[in-house]
Amino acid sequence: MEITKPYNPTETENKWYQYWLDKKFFKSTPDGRKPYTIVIPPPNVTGVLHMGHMLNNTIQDVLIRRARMLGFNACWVPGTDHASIATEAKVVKLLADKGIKKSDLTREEFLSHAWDWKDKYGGIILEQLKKLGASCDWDRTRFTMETDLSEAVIDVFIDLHKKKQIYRGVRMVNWDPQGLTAVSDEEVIHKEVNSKLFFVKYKIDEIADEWITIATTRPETILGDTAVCVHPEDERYKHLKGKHAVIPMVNRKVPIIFDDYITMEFGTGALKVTPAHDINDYNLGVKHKLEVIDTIAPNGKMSEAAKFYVGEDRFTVRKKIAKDLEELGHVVKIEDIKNKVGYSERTDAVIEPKLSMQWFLKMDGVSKPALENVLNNNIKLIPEKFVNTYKHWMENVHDWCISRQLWWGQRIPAWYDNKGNTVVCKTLAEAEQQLRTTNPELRTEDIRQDEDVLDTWFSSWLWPITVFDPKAIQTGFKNANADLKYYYPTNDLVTAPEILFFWVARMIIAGYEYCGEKPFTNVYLTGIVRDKQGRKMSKSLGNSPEPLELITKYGADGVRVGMLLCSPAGNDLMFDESHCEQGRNFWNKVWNASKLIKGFEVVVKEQPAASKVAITWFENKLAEQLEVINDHYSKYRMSDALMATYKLVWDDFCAWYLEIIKPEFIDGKAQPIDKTTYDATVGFLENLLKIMHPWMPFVTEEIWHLIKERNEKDCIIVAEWPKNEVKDRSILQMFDIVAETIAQVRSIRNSKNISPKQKLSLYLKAEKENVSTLFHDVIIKLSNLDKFELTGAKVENSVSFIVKQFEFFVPLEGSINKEEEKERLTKEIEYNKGFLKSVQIKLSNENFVAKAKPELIALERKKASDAEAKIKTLQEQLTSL
RNA sequence: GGGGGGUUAGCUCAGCUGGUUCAGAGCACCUGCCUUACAAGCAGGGGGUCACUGGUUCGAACCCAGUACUCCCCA
Repeated sequence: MEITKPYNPTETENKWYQYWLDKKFFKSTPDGRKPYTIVIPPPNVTGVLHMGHMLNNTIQDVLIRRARMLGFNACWVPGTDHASIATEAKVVKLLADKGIKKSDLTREEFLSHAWDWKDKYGGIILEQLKKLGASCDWDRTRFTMETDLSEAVIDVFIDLHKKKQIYRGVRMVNWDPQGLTAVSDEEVIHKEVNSKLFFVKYKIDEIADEWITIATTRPETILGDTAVCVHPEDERYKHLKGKHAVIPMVNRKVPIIFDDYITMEFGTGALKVTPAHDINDYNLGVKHKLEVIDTIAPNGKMSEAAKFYVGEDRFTVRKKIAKDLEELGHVVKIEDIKNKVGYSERTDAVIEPKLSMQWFLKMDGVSKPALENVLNNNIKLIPEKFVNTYKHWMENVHDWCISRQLWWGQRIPAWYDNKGNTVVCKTLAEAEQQLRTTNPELRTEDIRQDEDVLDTWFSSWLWPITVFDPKAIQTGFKNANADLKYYYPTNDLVTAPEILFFWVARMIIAGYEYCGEKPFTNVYLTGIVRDKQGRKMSKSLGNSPEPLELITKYGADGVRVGMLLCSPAGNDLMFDESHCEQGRNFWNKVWNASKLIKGFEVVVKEQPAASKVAITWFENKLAEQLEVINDHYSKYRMSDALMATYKLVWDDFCAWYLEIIKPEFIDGKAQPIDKTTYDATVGFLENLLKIMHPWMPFVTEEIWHLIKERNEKDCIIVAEWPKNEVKDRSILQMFDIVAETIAQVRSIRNSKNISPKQKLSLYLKAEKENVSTLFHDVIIKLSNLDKFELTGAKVENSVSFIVKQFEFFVPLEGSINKEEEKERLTKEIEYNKGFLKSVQIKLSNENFVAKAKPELIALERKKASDAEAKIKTLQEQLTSL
C-alpha cells in the first residue's frame, strides 16, 4: 500500500471506530488479568456534548487506552444520569410548548411523557462520545433510572432509614415560586443587582418615644418579623435588653434578642428577624426559639398569615408597603445598594427561602471514613491542593436534604396514613400491613405515598457499585456478583472539581457504607473550560464552540490533542481553537512522516554510517523519552506527557532522525534505502504510533495498518506499550553536541546568507585520539558539508564557534567581516567573564564553601575552570583576527 | 462573611527536594527559505524586574509574613 492521499479524518474515524466495535476491543469481562477500571461520570440524559465533556472524556479515554496497551483488562463503563431537575424542566418546557401544563397531568401521564423524551433524546450524548473516540464498553451502558438501579436507591433509603440515618424535618429550602418546587443550592444563581435598602423604625414597647431602626432590602417580609436582633457588644442597644419592639402595621410585640451573628457595621446594626423567609433568620429563630410566621405562599404571593396585601405578589407588595410605611412615618431613609439575589437557574424567578418538610440524611457519622481515607492518601485527589478544600468541607458537613418536589426520579418510599403515621418500606402492601398495626381500621385508599422524589445525587452516589451489581445493596458486598468483585474498587475517576462534594465525597461515603471499601483510588479533577476572556463556556453566552463541528474541522485526534495540550489538572483551561489547529498540524506531521517512510524504495545494500549511528541514537532517545512520558503519566501530568510525546515525534524523530536516514537525490532521482535502516525505521515508527495512540487513536490506527500488512486482530488499540530500556546514555549526550554543531553551521549560513544548497567545509580543532568520529557523517549530511576534518591549528579566514570544549572553524573566503567577528567575540568573552565572576564570588564565599553540599562545590569549580578555558580560547581567536 | 487557589515571555502553562548557564516549553512574533514527506512546512532569531514589600538562608521564581489584584467553593 502506498500512502498517497492526504489523511481524511472523518472517513478514517468512522471506519476504525466501527472496526474496533466489531472486533469487540472495548469489551471487558473478568479474567485473570489485572483490571483497570473507570466509571464515566454519567452525563445528564438531557445533555448534549459540550467542551467540558470533551475534556473530561478525552482524559478518560487516554487513560483507558494506555492501560489497555499496558496489558490491563481495561474497562470503561458508560452511562447516563436521569438528572431529575434538569430533565423534568426540559419535559415541562416541551409540554408547555405543546400547550400542556404539568399541573393538568397525573403523575403517571407526566412520567410517560418523560420516558418518551428520554427514549428519544437520552442517548444522544453517548453517540457523540463515540465521535470523540471514546473506547467505552458500550454493552455495559447504564442509566441511573433503570429498574434495578432505582431499586438499589430505594433499598439504600430504606436501609439508612432503618439505621436512623435518615429523618424527616422542617428546613429552609430554595423555593422557586414559578416552578413551584424546591431547587438545590447548585441550581441557584446568585446575581448582583441594584436594590434599595429601607431604613425602618420600630417602636420600643416598654419605653415611651423610643425607637429602633432596622435596615432591610425586603420590607414585604416585615409582616413576618418575630424579633429584632442586635449585637451583644453594641453600645447603642445595650439598654434594650429584655425589651420588645412593635412591628409596624401588624402591631405585633416581638423580643429584642442579642446575638454576635450580627454585623454591627451593616445598616444600623439592628436586624429584623423573619424566620420564615431567610435562612440566617431561620437559624437565629431556632437558636432563640422564635415564632415562625409564613407570610408568603408557595406561588410568591402574600398568604393569609400576612394579614395585609393577601394574594398580592411579593414584588408589588414591596413597593406598596414601602409607601404605606412612609405614610405611617416609619421610614427613616432609603439608600441604593448592590446586593446578591438568588435566581432559579431554569425559570429565572427570584428564589424565595421557604420552610418545608423534607427528608434528610445525617452526615456526621457516615462521612468519617470518607474524610479519613482521603487524608491518609488511600484515595488520592489530583491535584493534591483539593485535599484542603475537601477536608474543610467534610469537617463542616451539613445534613443532606435528599427530597425534591419533582416527579422524575426515584420516588421516596415513605407512606402516610390519615392519622399522621409514617412508615418507610418498598411497597404499598407492606405499608398497609405496617400501618395497620397502629391504625387497624385503615383503608387502602387512605394510604398515600410521599409525592417527592430523591435528589439525583442520592442515586449517582451508588454509581460505581450499581453499574456492576445493582443487587449488591441487598446481598452485601461479600455476596456480590463476579463483576463487582473483580472491578471494584475502580482505579481512576475523572471529574470536575465543582462536584467534588456533591458527587465524589458521597460516592466515597456510599462505597465504605455498602462495600466496606473505597470506590476508586485516584480522583483526577479537571478544570473548567473557559473561553479566551476567561468566561465559563455556556450556551447562554454563546461562547462555546460546537464540539462536533470542531471534530469535523480538525479531526477527533486534532481536537483531543488540542484540548490536552493546555489542561493542567485542576486548573481551568482557557480554550482556544488554535490549540486544535496545533493538534491537527500534529497528525498531519505524523501522516507525512509515514508517507515518507512508506514511500522509500527498499533494497539490500550497505548501510550508511550516518544511518547506523542514528539508529543507535534514536533507540536510546526513544527509551529515554518513554521513561519521561511514563513518569508524567504516573503523576497524571497529562499535558506534560503529551508535550513530551509531541517533541519526541516532531523534533527527535522527524526533524533529526528522518533527516539523517533519508536517502539523497541524485540526478533528480531518490536513492533507495537499505533494508536494515528501513526495518529499524519502521520499528521506530511502530513504537511511536503506540506512544501516540492514546492521544490520537484514529490516525495511529490508520498508519499502523498502512505501514505493514496485518492480520485482522493486529490493531494498535491492543498493541503492547513499548518497553523503555536506555542502553547507552552517553550517546545521547554526544548527540546533543552534534545537534548544536549542526545548528551552529546552519546559523552561519543564515547570518551570512549562504544557501542551504551550497556546500561548506568544517574543521574541528582536536587531536585524532581525543575525539569520536561516530557522528561525523551525520554532521556532514545535515550541515551539507563537502569536508569535515580535524585540524591541529586555527584555520585562517574562517568563522569559528565553540560547542562545549570543541572549537570549530568554517572557512569562508572573502565573506569574513573582521569587525563583526570582533564584536561577536568580544560580546561572548564578556558574557563568559560575567558568568565566571558570579561563580567565583560564590566560591570565595566562606559560608558557601562551608555549608553547601560537596558535589555542588565541585560542580561550581568545574564551571569556573570550563569558563576560564572558554574565555582563553575566545581571546586567542580575537587576537588572531 | 468562612475556606481554598492563582499571579513566571504577547498567549497558555512547566519549573517536582531552595543550588547545573535557571529564568524554560508550546503557540504566537521576526528574518530567510515554495530545499522532492509535510508552507498545516523547514532553518535561524528576538522576547521576562518570576505581581509588590519585607524576612529566613552562604544561596530564593521556589520557604515565611504582609500588601495588591484575581479565580473557585461554601454560607
